[in-house]
Amino acid sequence: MKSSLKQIAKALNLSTAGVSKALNDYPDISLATKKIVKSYVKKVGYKANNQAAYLRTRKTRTIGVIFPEVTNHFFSEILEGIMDQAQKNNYTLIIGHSKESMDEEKRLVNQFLQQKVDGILMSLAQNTSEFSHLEDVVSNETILVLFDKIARTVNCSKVSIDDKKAGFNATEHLIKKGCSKIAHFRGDLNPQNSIDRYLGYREALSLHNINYDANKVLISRKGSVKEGYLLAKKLYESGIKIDGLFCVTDMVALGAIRFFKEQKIDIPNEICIIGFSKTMVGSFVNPSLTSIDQKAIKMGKMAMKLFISEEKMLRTENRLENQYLELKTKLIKRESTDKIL
Amino acid sequence: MKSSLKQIAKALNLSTAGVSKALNDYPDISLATKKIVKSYVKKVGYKANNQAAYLRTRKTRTIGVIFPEVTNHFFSEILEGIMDQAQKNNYTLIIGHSKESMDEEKRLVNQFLQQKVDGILMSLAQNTSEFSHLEDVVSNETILVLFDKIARTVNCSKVSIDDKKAGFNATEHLIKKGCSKIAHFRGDLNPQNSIDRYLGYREALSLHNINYDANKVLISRKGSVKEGYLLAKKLYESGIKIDGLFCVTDMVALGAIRFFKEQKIDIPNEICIIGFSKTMVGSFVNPSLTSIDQKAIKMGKMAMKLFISEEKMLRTENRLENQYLELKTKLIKRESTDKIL
DNA sequence: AAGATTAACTAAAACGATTTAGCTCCTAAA
DNA sequence: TTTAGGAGCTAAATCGTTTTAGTTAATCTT
Repeated sequence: MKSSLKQIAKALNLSTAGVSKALNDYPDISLATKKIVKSYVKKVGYKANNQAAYLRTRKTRTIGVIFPEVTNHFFSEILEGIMDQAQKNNYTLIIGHSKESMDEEKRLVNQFLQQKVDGILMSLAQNTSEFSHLEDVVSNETILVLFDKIARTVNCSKVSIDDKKAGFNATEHLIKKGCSKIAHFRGDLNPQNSIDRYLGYREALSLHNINYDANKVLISRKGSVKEGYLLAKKLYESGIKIDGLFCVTDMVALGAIRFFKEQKIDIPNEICIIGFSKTMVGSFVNPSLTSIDQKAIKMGKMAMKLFISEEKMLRTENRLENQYLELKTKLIKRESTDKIL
Repeated sequence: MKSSLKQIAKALNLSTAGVSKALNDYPDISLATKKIVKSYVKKVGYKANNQAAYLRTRKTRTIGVIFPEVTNHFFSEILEGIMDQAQKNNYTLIIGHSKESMDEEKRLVNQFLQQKVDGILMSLAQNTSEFSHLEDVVSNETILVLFDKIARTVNCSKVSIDDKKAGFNATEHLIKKGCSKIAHFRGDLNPQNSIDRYLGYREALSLHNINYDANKVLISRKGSVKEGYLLAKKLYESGIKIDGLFCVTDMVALGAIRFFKEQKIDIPNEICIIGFSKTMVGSFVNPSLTSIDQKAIKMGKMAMKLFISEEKMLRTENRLENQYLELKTKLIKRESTDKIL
């Protein structure tokens, strides 16, 4: 039933070495023998034992992927990008979600290192504030690629979007639509994305000579629809008047839209709203939601490509490049900012 | 830099066996020794080598998961359910997507078997019409659990919803809303879900003495928004009048809604529409979409639980149970069927 | 005090592949 | 007829664990 090279070798009157070489197309095995071995192997349904092979090759052709969460269209698309590339390049993907917890993230990293993955691709949890586990990856000679939620200070490859620029563009779009009292529902304080989008927001205001008002900046910790709703409510009830709103995620924007619609506030004519991520639901909501396309599939693809290029670099030149890729974003204009000027 | 039991043993003046036993809490190692070993191991940052361990234990504590696609909220939620249970039970997940191709599905199964996963959890591709690769899993002594898109004839554990009942309930809901000319945009001909939902549709019609009209049943192969739009258009242009529509997925329903809205047809008052899956976008679209909640997270959780129970059964009694779980669905009433009676 | 028991270890084989070094033939050149 | 060279294999070590079957020394029993 279970088959090994040894058994195949015995059946074919060969050595295990011969069988192994035949299957791996070594040049010192005759074509005739290779054919015999391969057809026999197919016939008996032999399945190679990757675990055993690893012991000598030191390669699992396995990559660990860690997401903060997985029921999120943005991360699903990144996963699709990664998976496509992985399957094309004959890599196996191991996956886990940190549920936005640094401890779980650390546990996963450790687990993956014990699985002897060739590399780890990850997006950091919100509250990841300490990076010893990332250093651990590198010091275990495992290639590390951070995507989306990255840590600038860690020495590894990274892919992200230019969040500051994107935040700038989003805000500037509102300004060009004539908004001057622009609120920002930003993300949590730690994550780099959240910081950068906020900085982009401030930069746009500053460039267009609009005074920054800290009261117009509220923090959404989880980036959920519910939070968006509650923040909108809080802002509204505080009496602060706005005519534009830039939200850190589409979900937050959807929550805000829901609240403003309940209050019979006209979007976009009274308040223009822009989200972030270009989720599918944004195109179906009424009014449809202007957003920033983060090119999620491409980000996944690029993360995997970075890994592959680093792996090659390590194999051929025994060094890493630690590249940092910044992907361009795109403003997707829809009804929620389509104000009549 | 890289550490093994052997090196640790040498450093601590123990045998590798002793170190291994200490780490695995064997009773024949003193508490004092265990403490020394564990603290040393932590100090030098030793990472166990799961691959090597497998060679003796024959357990990878790794499970392969195969989805038809992954950028789909339904599957993301199943994944979340699976992942949660996996992480809680200290299993590692390997993941792949078949992209609705049987060949890719077969390739993945084979790859996972070579990785020596303890089990495979999978949802079949649309065009999977032949199951030799599934038999292969079983004959390699690997536990197989099918979820969502299952094959009735394969001898393994399964979780799905009762699609026929769900299709029945969806259709009956329309009937109770006064609809009598009910169309059905069904899924492709092969998948069991698609067949069962269709059968449920017919059963509801029959029970309520409504004549079945084959012209009102159109096939959506991919279940996409675009297809929904085109099918609605086709039906509309064919001149067939309807007052109710049951769609195989929310996406198809969204496409249909989009078309009917363009035609200024009042939903729900002229046509009631019901989808399937309770995707998030359904709650944001206007009118919000009545749907069937498939309990995706629970399905994932149950798939993993089935695996765990089968694994235990195999370990303790050396046999499998091959259970078949059918989860209850729930009708989520929203605006698209909220007709004034 | 001698034998039995127990606590706490170790030795060594085994898992299934890969790979280096070496061994046979056989052929062709000298 | 040697012999050098190459083609096509094999032997055996090795990777890092686990686990069975001891082994040793200390303790207990009578």
